[in-house]
Amino acid sequence: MAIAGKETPRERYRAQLRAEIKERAWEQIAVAGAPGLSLNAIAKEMGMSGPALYRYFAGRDELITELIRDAYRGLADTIRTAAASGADLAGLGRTLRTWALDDPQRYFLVYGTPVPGYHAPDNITLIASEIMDALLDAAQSAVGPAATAAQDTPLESHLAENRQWAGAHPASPTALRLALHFWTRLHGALSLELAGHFTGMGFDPAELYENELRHLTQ
Amino acid sequence: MAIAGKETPRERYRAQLRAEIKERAWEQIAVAGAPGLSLNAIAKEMGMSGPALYRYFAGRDELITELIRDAYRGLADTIRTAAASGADLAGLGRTLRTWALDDPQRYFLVYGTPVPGYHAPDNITLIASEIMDALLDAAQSAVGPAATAAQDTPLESHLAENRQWAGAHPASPTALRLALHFWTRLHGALSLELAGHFTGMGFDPAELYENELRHLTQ
DNA sequence: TGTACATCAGTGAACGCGCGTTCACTGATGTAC
DNA sequence: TGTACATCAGTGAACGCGCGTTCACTGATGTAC
Repeated sequence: MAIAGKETPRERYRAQLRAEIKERAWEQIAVAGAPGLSLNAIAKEMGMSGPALYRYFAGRDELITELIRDAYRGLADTIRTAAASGADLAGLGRTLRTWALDDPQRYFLVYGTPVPGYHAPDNITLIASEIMDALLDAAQSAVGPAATAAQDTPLESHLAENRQWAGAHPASPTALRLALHFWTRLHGALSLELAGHFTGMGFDPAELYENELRHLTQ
Repeated sequence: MAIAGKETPRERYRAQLRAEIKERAWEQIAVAGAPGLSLNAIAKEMGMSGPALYRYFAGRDELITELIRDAYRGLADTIRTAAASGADLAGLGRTLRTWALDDPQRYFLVYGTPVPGYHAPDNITLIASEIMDALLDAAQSAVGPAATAAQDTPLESHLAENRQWAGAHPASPTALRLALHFWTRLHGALSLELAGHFTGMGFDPAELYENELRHLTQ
């Protein structure tokens, strides 16, 4: 039996192979998108037979679910690391864009077109709220503690009364609105850019993005 | 031979069947997304054999391309009709949301995750610029002819110098920025809503959307 | 240290499936004289 | 109006493919005495 905290060689080997399978999976997704992911093709690329992969994943669905979870996890870590080293809201925005451009299909696996049937497992919801927490922190810092009371816009009063998604975070209504705008506006600019809808239009997507970052905090 | 402008019964029948095939295709896409679209399954649902469909479409790719084109065409017509009956920029925004909610998968076929290999044919670009034209008209109306000269923000001066995408449209830099924001911000809010990322968060997506509409023209 | 056993990685054959697509053919519908 | 021909819709069989997944099995690696 393995001593707690120490990996046996077999466990290390297992972990390595699981990691390699995922890497190949990402390569496939980059080429043909998530629908083009195939266990048999991964096995062939690794010089193994198809059924061998069933030692490492229960099936295609489990693999794809884990890829999504890893992508989410990676984004959350990236955001939190940036926040921990002092990035403000605009800084987090740039971090997000860098992460997205680094692997567009990974971004789309998280925020892209959903497969009608598929429902994400619970732990993904947890990671999502982790990200949201970091955004709320940064949003609150941007707003400052001063304007906590004033709720001028209709959206802010609506959010003040419907703040389940913020959990226990003590963000002011303005901060709630800012975090939401961060998410939706940056996703809008980013996903259209990544999907290629701006190509041939002649302007620089980075300029648009920076403009959104600037106007978040106004 | 058919007399120009008059359809023979056979031509009418052909057109009808093509339309029915597309309808069934949309039903399938609604159930399993675009990757789940299958010619054989459509044929079976229509009580025909698979190869029969090849009388009407050269293959799966042609069908899917035509669906995308139809979706784009429909959106452009919807937007233009709304504009023609006097809708302002916010009105066009609401029209867009209604159209998207009416069939989320149709929206995603146009603006969703791209398949890495696929490239849209030229006529789609034409439709896209038709939509952009309507947006620029509405944006210019919202801005008014007054502030045509002033370019205060960095984004506006960038757009003033990179306006290929506006074609010959005489929109002011501010109008260019407005049209772009319309597109990216509304797409951001809308696509996250349609993808289900707001479910369980507790706030009303319509409130967020209306807020964006309000702040477009500020 | 050496032997006996358990664990586990990976193979190869097989199943059943649905896919897109081609091809030769039948039968109905329309056209021309 | 009636006959001869051309057009075209749809069928059924077939091809080749790749998919996910199962199963019984081999051979190597680790474990216990």
